[in-house]
Amino acid sequence: MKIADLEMTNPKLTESKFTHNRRDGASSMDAGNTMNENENAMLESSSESITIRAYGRLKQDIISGKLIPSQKLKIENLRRVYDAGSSPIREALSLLTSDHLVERIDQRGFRVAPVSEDKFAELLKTRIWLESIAVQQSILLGSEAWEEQVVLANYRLSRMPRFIAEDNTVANPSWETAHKHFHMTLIAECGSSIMLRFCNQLYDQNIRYRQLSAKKAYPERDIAEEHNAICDSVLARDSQKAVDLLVCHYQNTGDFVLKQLPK
Amino acid sequence: MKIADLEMTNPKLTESKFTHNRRDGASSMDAGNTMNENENAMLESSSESITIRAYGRLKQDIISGKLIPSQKLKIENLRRVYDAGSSPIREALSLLTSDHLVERIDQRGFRVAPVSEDKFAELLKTRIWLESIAVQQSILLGSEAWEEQVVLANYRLSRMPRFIAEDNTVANPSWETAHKHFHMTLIAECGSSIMLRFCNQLYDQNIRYRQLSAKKAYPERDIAEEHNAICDSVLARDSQKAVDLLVCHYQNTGDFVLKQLPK
DNA sequence: AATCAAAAAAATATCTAGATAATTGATAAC
DNA sequence: GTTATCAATTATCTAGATATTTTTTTGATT
Repeated sequence: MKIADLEMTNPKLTESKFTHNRRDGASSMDAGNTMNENENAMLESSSESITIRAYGRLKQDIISGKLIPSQKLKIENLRRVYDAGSSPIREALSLLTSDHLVERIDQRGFRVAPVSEDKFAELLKTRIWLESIAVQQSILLGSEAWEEQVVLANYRLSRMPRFIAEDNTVANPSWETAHKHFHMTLIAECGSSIMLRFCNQLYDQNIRYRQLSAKKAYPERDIAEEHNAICDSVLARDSQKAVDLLVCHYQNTGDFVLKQLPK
Repeated sequence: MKIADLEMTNPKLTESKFTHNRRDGASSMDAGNTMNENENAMLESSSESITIRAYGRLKQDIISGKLIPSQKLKIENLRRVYDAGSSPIREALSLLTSDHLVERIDQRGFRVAPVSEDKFAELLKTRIWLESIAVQQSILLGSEAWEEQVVLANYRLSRMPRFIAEDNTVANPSWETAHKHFHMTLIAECGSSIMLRFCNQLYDQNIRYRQLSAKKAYPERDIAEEHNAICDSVLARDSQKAVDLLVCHYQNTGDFVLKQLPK
């Protein structure tokens, strides 16, 4: 009987309000992007909550490798470093749990999600399964506007230098962004936001592995050319070829990362 | 520089400890189950945290439909109903966000994830994509022990009455459990725990839709017979047939749910 | 001395209660 | 109507209290 009290007003009535307000906050950048809800909230720049700020910074620090895999995340320390109380920190960590960048163990706190060769192999395999379906569907259903976005994303990526330093050791963060955007655009019109969420999540997990291994120089593969080929096959709506090229692209990078992964 | 202080001890050293303790808590039921981390934590019955207790109860109430879709979840009310402070409640809600049973909007709180025909159609489509791959892989890789588990799960399910009431209106919760277990067993040896996590999540979301629509009597389909057929094709390692039957099974139920779904 | 277990102490996670900040709803002024 | 202002509600946050886990110490036993 208590449940009924939870809200006095009728949900049906509040819904429109809710939706409306949300749009207000989320601004106009929303179209066609692949961010998740928490990343979205981060755009409400005016006054994002401390929780969301901490979430964003923690996420960045985990993906970039600043926070070491398996490292214990003690609330007290995080409070100091990210300048927040324990509630926002815990909440941010809880949210990161969904992204599988943080592990939570009841009564024993949080730690950075551990990495392993096995986990990476599984990640790669699963990404390939999901993105293969997603790109096939996009090719099947994608609009002309989508084709243009693919071309654009590939163009922008191609103009971006892969590394900042001369010796190919320091990755260019803008390249990372553009690269993710290209790959997400490829699958953007697969017709399932759930699928996009999953792929987005797996992509981020993959970046982390790449960062962890990318201390040494990168291979001589012409990655830009691989992107062009993928782009072409997508525009030609050649589903089979696109999948093959994409799988190959991921598999190659994956093999390289696996070799470099510290044991 | 601050980051380096986060932990004094070397992560490498703490890891084994961490893993060890976790196993202690997680008990022996772990083998081959498909629960997620939070569900797992719930098994540590001795002294689960208030957060995890609230998480479990909220999850149940959302899946079962006691908490209405789109309903605003006000912390103050939840505190009273679930008898906890605001921090545990918020944390539980944050965890439910990962399961996509709760939506979070920064500075505006939480609400029960909304439902819609479109969302359901997307859910169904995505489940079919993922489970098709997963069952194929299981058939490819599954051990003999797995075959036996499939048989067992199907047998147990078959002995379970679908409804409690005579008029087929009240679903049997044990049937729900057994049904989920059967379907999760089918894909259990797909070789990707990530995939299992996704499917588990989507399955739970699907139950919610089923609960929301199941107020009226169920169709006369012989669901047990469908399960038998799926089971047989899996044991025969007939991948194509298994996928076809599974897709049909889901599609049929889906169509029915969609028809019943209140607008 | 080395090993183990129990007990105590320290560290840490979790939780509560109340303070602060943001949003929402109502009212007034244009 | 529409916008501005204020009050009420609600979300978020902080600080400190409590509970749990981890580490250290102690003491008994071989």
